[in-house]
Formats: sequence, structure tokens, C-alpha cells
Amino acid sequence: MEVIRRNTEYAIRALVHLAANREAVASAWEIAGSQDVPVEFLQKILQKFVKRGIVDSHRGAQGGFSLAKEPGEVTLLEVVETMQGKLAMNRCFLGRDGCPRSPNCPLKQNWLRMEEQIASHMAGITLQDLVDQVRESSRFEVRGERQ
Amino acid sequence: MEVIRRNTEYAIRALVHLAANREAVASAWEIAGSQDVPVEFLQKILQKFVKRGIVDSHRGAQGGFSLAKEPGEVTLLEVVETMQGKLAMNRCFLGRDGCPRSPNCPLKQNWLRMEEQIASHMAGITLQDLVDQVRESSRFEVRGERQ
DNA sequence: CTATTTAAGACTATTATAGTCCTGTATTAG
DNA sequence: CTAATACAGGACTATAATAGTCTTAAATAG
Repeated sequence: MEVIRRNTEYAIRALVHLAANREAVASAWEIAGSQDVPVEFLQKILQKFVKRGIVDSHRGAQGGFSLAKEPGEVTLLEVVETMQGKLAMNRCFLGRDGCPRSPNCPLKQNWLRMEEQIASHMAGITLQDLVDQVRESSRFEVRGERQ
Repeated sequence: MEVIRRNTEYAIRALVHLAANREAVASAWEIAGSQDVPVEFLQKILQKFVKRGIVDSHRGAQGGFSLAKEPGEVTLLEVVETMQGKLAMNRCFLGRDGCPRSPNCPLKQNWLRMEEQIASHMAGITLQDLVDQVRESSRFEVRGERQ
């Protein structure tokens, strides 16, 4: 099973790109190219972040997208939830109006605790952290490759 | 997003049923009825646990299924993994043979840590725990309902 | 022998995700 | 003012994953 969806992964990569080139305005086309994402799809994705106020958009020639906040202030949790909503271990399905077993469901509390664990873990990671880590590791790579 | 799938939920309920009526052999039909699960579908599900040695099956008249292990020895993790495989936050998709960004992927370690957290949480819960919790909470209910 | 019940695989239906396309509107360079 | 650029948004299609059904075979209790 897979928790993080494709478009969420795309979103993260795009935002890391924006965070790395802070100040600059990058077009969807440019981002898509550098991050291996279908352009039209990426546009859709970025729109969600614009609505959430995480990304600014600039129409017209020389337009594009830029981060609306400091990279240190955008958490992975926000990004993931923007794309796929609140992560749930299990919203109980049976029963039209909520799970009929709900009162004595032995798992509810456990699922909730796991959800909280993941959420708080994600809330502790910011775009800035990701940018830093990428820089760190690519420094090694470049050194290695230079002869 | 939803981590636990429908059939996994069915599986858990079925196993809790078997754990609660330890020793007894219950037919798929009986379990399905008491747990609101489509019978044929449940059969498919139980087969997986038979193969894993978690459930014993008994063919023929008066046959059915029974737990092959002590309820305290079957963990939620085993159950979930039997149904949906190892839980992954994100197996990176791009690239035929693994993610090309892998070397400097800023998230890999984070995803792994989260996966471990969830897995160890689930490994700490057994069918016995679930049965106990159900008994606990239904005691209240019965009391409440008896006028 | 016959009812019952699991085993197993093929098949279908439904839903979720991924991806495309088209039309419109704002912006800006010239 | 105009043409080119680039986002906005909705409709549409494709693909894949999940859920669920059906059919035939094999085992076993009585």
C-alpha cells in the first residue's frame, strides 16, 4: 500500500524547486521540465497551492509561480494535506451515517494515535529542511563526479 | 487519503470474530453474516490467512475456519500486511529501475522513519487486545441498555 | 451418496487516480 | 493597441486499483 500519491510527490518536488529558487518566478513549464512532471498536470497541482495561499501566481508574459511564504514556514503536512486531504488510517465505511460499530470499535483509538504520529512527524519538516538536504547530498555528488 | 482498505477491515473483523470464539469452527457464511461482509469476498480474504498459517480451514459439512494461533500471538501488523503488503509511505515511481533522484532524495529517510513508527505501533497490538477491548466496551453498552 | 463447505481462478463492476484538452482571462513587451 | 505569454478552470478520457461475483472442483461429515 502506498500512502503518498503521485500528484503529492509532484507537488513536493515543485515546491522544493520554488523554495530553492526563492524570489524568482518560475513558469509551470520550467518547473515541469526540471522535475519530470507533465506540465498541464502540474498546473492543476499548483493551482491548489495558490488557493491555499502557499504559492503566488503571476499571469502573463514572464509570469509564473513563486513561493508566497518563507520555505521554513511551509510544512510537509500542509503540502500533503493540500493534495490529498487529511490522512486517515481508516474512516469506517459500513453504515450510511458513520460506522454502526463505532461505539465499541476496538481500533478507533489506535488508528487515531497513528494518524497523529504521522501528522506530527510531517509537521516537523519544512520546505527549507528539504532544500537543505538536497543541497547537502548534491554537494557530495558533484565532488564525486568531478574527476 | 485512506491507509487501511476495505478488505483489510473485513479481515480484521473476521479474525476478531474467530479470536473471540476460540476453539470453535465458524463457516465463512456465519462470519460474514455476523460481520456484515459479502460471503464470497470473505472467503477470498480468509484464504490468504490460511496460506499464511494464521487460520486453519476445515472443508466439508460442519467445516469452516478457526484461528491457528493464540490470539495474543497474531499482531495487527501481520493482518494488515497479509492483506495489503508492507505499508509504504512512498515508493518513488519515476525511473524504471528505482527512483533516479534516489541518491539525493530529501524525503526517503523521513518516509522510512514514519513507516517504522506505524509498523511498530501495529506490531504492538494483538487480536487478544482487540477482543478484550470489544468485550470491555460492550459491557457498558449492555448495562446501559438494560433499562 | 449427498449435503455442506472450502479452494481457486476467471470474470465483471465500480471507483480513484492520472493525465489531456479546450476555452477564457490577465499581464506585459513592444 | 496588439500579440504573445502564461495562469484559471472545467470538461473530458485513460488507466489502474479495488471490490465484488460466479463457476467449477475437491474434501468431508453423516
